[in-house]
Amino acid sequence: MYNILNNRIQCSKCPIRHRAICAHCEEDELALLEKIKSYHTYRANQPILWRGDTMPHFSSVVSGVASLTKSMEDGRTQMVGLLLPSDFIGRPGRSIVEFDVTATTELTLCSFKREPFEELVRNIPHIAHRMVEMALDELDAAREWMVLLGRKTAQEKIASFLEMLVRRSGHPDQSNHSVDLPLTRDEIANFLGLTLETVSRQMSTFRKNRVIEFLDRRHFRILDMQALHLATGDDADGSILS
Amino acid sequence: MYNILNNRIQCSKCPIRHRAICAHCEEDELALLEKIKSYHTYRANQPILWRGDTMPHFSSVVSGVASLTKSMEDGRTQMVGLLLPSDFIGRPGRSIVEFDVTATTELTLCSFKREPFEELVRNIPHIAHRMVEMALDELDAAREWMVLLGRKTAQEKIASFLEMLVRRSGHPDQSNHSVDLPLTRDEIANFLGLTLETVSRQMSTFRKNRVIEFLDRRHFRILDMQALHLATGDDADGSILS
DNA sequence: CGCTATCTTGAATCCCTTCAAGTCGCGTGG
DNA sequence: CCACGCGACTTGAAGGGATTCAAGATAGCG
Repeated sequence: MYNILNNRIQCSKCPIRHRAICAHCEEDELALLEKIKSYHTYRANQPILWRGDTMPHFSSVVSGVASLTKSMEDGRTQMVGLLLPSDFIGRPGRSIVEFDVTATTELTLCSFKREPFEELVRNIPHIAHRMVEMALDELDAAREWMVLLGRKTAQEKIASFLEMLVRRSGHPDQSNHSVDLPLTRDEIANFLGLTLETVSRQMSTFRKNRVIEFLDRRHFRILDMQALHLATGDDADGSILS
Repeated sequence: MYNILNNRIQCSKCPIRHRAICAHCEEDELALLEKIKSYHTYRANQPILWRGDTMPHFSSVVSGVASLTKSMEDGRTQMVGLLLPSDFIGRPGRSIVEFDVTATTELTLCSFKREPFEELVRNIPHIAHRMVEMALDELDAAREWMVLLGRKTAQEKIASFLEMLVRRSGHPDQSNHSVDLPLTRDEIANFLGLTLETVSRQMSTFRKNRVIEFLDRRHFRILDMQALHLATGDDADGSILS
């Protein structure tokens, strides 16, 4: 199912060191995590966990993207979370997964075995604290997404999605940088509560209006950041506040 | 804005004693909470907090219902949470509210001042633990709601909403009990990502099909629990499993 | 008793979906 | 090398479910 790599990356040199579950840890605490960690890699489209599975690990996304999805019996699917680098999978006290987890791109996880990690959560306040912080961040994100799903138009959904990708891509808000599109049209549709045809049409509209430009199907560039933000509906007057 | 009642109710006799933030507490820990708690009551439709406010308290809902809503500049509104008795408002480490909080019925809160409560969270693992547990429950609920908002039809949304009310009303799954409808049609619409007209139409359909029956506009009774569950879309075959 | 907020119902419209056809890009094998 | 095939994507046309706009009904309350 997956490859286990050597623990070659030192925590102190880890690209997600300051954003992941270990963010608040001191050097000595890091050393404890270092002892129990292992890396796993997955191919694009590879399932990681199915709903109902018992989760043997807690993991941080080191690189790549994974999706959390829930499906109804008739096949309708809704993505309920997108895991980008530094995001965390797993919750103390609960070993049963409530959704399917899938790698949408090539993915590397930094994983910790259940028991020793829960032990560390109990004993290292820096980890427990970061855990709560990240759970609450996720809750905020989920609520923001509820507004998108319940009230935004297709156009606004696409704009919000693209803006989120730009924001989390690293290049603060500058245009002219290539941004990775880590999902297929169908996956985007499942994220936004749309059909893949609607996703395609709305993205074409933005392309035709020269708001974005596609380098290829999986990479785009922002041509007009302000127009994109205006289209999200988040800031009706499009003012440059905040 | 609100009335401050005497602390007449003892924690040990509190109706939400075993489900609220204090659920895991021992008697001596309860005594510490008792010292810093106060009751506040609000009238139906009374705003409790606005987005951006600094939250002076952490609170548990003792009785009544409150809503968490987010609004877009043009007025479109999405409810992102419904607080029923035992539910908790407030998060350690963050004092700014991200949404509007409103009493939708007459409401009583059991509130704790910020600093002393955060102190207790740090010192009483039973409280910290319950805090994480409740945050994760909320996250699960939010994700379940994302499926509803993104993928369910109006009919399925209404059925899911009514089923949730029945489930949380106390009467496990028995019919023939009057269930409280703690929201107006408009509020239900904002909860489900619909318009109030659509809510009204779908409820009328259930009424005409004798799935539910209205005692008055704010109270209904289940006539056909199985039909209601079938209509939620959660269990395509309607099997009586689980 | 009538006022008003809330709710119901109807009719027309519209946005998104559904169904269908065609294009693009890329790896494989002839 | 290039035809072939296939998955991913785009685009068009028709259909439908929810919204919008508009009237009217109902109930709670002074």
